Amino acid sequence: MQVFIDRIRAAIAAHSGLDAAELKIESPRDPSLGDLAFPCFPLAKALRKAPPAIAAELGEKLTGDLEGISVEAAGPYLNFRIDRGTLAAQVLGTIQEEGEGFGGSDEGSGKTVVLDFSSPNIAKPFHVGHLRSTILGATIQRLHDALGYRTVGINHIGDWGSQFGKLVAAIQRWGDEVDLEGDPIRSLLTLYIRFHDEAENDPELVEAGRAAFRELESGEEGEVRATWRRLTELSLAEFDRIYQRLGVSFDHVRGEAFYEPYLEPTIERIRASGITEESEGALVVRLDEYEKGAPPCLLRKTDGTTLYATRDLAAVFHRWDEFAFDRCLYVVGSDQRLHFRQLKYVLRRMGLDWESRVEHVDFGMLSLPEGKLSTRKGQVVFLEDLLDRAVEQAGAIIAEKNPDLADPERVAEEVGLGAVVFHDQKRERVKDVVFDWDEVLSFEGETGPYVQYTHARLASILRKAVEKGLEAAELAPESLAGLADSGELLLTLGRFPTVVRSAAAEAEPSIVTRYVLELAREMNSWYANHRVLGGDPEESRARLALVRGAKIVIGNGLRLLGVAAPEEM
RNA sequence: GCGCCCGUAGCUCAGCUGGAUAGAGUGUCUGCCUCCGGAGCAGAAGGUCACAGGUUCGAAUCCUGUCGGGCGCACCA
Repeated sequence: MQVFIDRIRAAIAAHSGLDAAELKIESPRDPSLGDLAFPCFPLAKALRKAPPAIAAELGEKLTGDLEGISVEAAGPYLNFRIDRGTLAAQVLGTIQEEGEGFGGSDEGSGKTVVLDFSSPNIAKPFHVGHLRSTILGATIQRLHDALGYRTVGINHIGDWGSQFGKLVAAIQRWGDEVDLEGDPIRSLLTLYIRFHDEAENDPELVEAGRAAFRELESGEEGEVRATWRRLTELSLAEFDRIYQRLGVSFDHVRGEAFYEPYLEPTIERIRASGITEESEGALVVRLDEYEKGAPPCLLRKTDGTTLYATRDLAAVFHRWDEFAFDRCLYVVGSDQRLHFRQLKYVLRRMGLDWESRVEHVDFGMLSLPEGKLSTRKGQVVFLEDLLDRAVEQAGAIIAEKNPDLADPERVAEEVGLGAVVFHDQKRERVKDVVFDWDEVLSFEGETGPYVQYTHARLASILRKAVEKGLEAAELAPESLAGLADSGELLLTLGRFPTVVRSAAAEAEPSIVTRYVLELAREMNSWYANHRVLGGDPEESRARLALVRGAKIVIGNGLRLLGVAAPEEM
């Protein structure tokens, strides 16, 4: 697709003297007008002529310049139509050649992207609120992988901070009353809630919590540290089960505690740059020169212990020192926008030019119809419950619609998880979400299973073609002329690499989701109106080539999103 | 109070970073299984792009203000 755009740009540039790279080529609103369009408005000022006149003149000059592309002026627009055989051969040829790699490129080779995502807190249940960071982060990593970047996915586990002092204190007091080994997450949650309830009227308990965190941070290898270690191990084992099911993995699992040895050097590094000051007994960096009313960044509390921001600063320095990244993406909820702005301001005040490479890939907050998520109030949906229900429902539909399916359990897992994972990437990241069971568990319309179904049907057609001994046509313009009425679909297929590129650049998986939905919709409509097998053999072979290409692209899109592309369902 | 984000069909969302007549899904209504898989296809209906100004050849898109919603605002993470 890009080759046609490049050729058009070059031709226009040759006749207008404009820079080819700056020419905006777009799609006409009405596909019957053409495949690509160039609006002539931007030329009007330079040439001191009316856009329609420019279009007409330019159209005249371009005619004949572009082999396989016809030109037509329509008002102020110049519309281009690519010969269908040429288009089909180019698009399907590229797909066939690149296969699972189609959509990717090597534009990122030599560049490194660090991604911080998922990052759940130890001792808390993994619920639907944690799903977005995990899924979005994993997809953004795959998008960059596809573009040839070296990627480093880091799970920045929340395993440090004063809440662990509280937890340790609670375990010391009531640890015998719960089944810590048997049901760790639930037990820890019970203890955490109890701590907060009782701490309100028990200053001694509060102090015990503080003391425990001080001991933890002191590095002393005592009982507190041993307890904290055990907590971490128990929680990680639970998280791993979920990651495995979702097919998510990390290059590094580094809790906040990992950066513990770097805390003091980090504080020194910032202090050495001369931007720190004492304020009310705490060590802070003022940031209001960048933003009116921006609160200062606290590096050290009055009691000498560090904060979240200190640890994140230590982490970002460590990552820079280790990876010298070109991008460092934090896939973290929008409730932490201020935190990341502060983080970047500190780097900016230190005069570090790589500050702009650090990006907060924020996403909207999830709530339930009855209000905010609250583990303590029981207002949560546990992720495993959601996944189980989705899979169960997929299983029920399979039993009804396709009882002879070979491996129904596996496919139910693929489709059920597909629905959940796809749904979480459907809208723009920034949008807040109200969790709705019916919406997530829907398998019709703009859903993962709809796209998977399209893929499975294309696979089915290809299987049947093999049975009949039909082969796809040679990918040459002459043999693909039968696809003359399938231009829109070919254009959509050809657009995929652009989709992948902008989804990665904007760290926006929904661009891929929307694309894959559009392609599935067009494909469904197409094969409802175009019989692939059983007609004229030449036509069948050409259409088979299109089916093969579409199946590859849909499969690639789904895989980028972390959704399985079943051959049958 | 201050800051950031969001506001498009009844509902959930797109709208290609300023271009041609604002599009999907869902819900409602209507058709389509002697035909490659009906988790599907085709059609009808549904709009003051929150509101008011501004910028220019042109604004859902950019700027300002108002209203509504979300999130955040020094010793939590």
